[in-house]
Amino acid sequence: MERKQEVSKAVIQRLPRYYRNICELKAEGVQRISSRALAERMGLTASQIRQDFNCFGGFGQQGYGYNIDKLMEELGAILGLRAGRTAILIGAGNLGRALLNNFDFSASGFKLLCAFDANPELKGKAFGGCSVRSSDDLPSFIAAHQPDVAVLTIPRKNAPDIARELVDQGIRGLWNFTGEDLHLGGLGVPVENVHLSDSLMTLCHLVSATEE
Amino acid sequence: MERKQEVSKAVIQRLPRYYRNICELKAEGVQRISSRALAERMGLTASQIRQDFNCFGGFGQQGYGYNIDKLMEELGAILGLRAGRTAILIGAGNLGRALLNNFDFSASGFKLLCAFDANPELKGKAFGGCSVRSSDDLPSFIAAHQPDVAVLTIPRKNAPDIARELVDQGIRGLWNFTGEDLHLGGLGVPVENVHLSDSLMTLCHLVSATEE
DNA sequence: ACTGAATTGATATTATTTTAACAAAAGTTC
DNA sequence: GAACTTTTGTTAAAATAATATCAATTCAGT
Repeated sequence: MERKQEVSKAVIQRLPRYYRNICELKAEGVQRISSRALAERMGLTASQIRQDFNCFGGFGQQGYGYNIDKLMEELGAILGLRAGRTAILIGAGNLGRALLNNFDFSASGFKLLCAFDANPELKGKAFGGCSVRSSDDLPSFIAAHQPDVAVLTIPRKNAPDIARELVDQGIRGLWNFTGEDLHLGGLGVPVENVHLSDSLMTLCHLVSATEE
Repeated sequence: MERKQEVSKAVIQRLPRYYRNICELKAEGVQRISSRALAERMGLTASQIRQDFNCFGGFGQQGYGYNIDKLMEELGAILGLRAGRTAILIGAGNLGRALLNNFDFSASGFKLLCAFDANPELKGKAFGGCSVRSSDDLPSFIAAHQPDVAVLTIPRKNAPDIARELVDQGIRGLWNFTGEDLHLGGLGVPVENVHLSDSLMTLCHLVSATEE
């Protein structure tokens, strides 16, 4: 997948939403769609959609539009959803278990191998079809299975140290729920820092703004 | 709080992160900070920070920097965290309960009044200090207490209808976890659509991108 | 009080992102 | 199969956002 110019971050962040909408359209039985129709559905401009898709080489057809199957295939490939990535989850507390029980990792391109927790009471239990192992086994597990990314649902104060260890052991990406902003881009390890509170604060602001 | 020009969405979305970092600095006992030091800490440019803050009228002091207490106060006010907003949660299934048990609503400016669920078995139970009521009581509760926002943790297929009802009854903002993208801006009701999967797909892409 | 260092707020510049415009290509209809 | 419509991919323009610059102001040290 060669690129003339580095694709901007803004475009990358729109890709999951495109993918989601295309999946929905497929589920609805739609076989093709024009940039205009998709724009209307998603609340964007047709221009933006065409330009976004063209960052990766045009996969539409003039006078016809975009074929849903092809679009889904291409977007999935760009997102790397077909790469068979694997993940482990570190910290099976409330938050970790909530993810295990509720979140469909496979829909985002990951197979969740197993979870780890320091609490011996959790050892051997399973949540959402994922079993919990002792943290002691973590290094050997990583060495043996080489998971791509780690989901961090540990207490915040441990985040920097654990993150560093994981990266040293070969983890190549972090989905970080600890509240601590981690930046390991310098090490070539992408991190997605999740802050639900940011979203709610934004909503708080927007609600206040509607009063003016 | 008057604004010469409408503040851009990009700035608004940075505010929660600023607020978070300022809170951390306060907790660390820091009393003042320069735009340069804050920029270094947050991985931004000093210019951007000064310009962002100046959208709301300068609250720094030349030659001194920004006073942490004042900054926290101002950012909190802009975000509306001091407005005493109230929230209700609709749908006390797995996801709803995970939020009730784990998420600190008050840190984002909301007092969570109670939760609602159609399942009679949940009626009267409490999670994270929040009790569950019957969905039948929802209209009268909203009329009586006039909560500002609703947290949607119901099944996706019900989202559009329920959202519409809530708005009709006076709800002024939605924190939407249903997976369905809701757009009620036309009705003057802001919505934050939360899609955890987007974040994980982005990570998947970034991990793939590091291989090239 | 005076000098020098530090820092903001404002303005100017640059870069990025979004939108618009349109020729070229494909589909559709008669 | 010819005329017309639709729609993309591409290029150009406009709008937006980020960065750099610098005068004005404040602080700190002497």
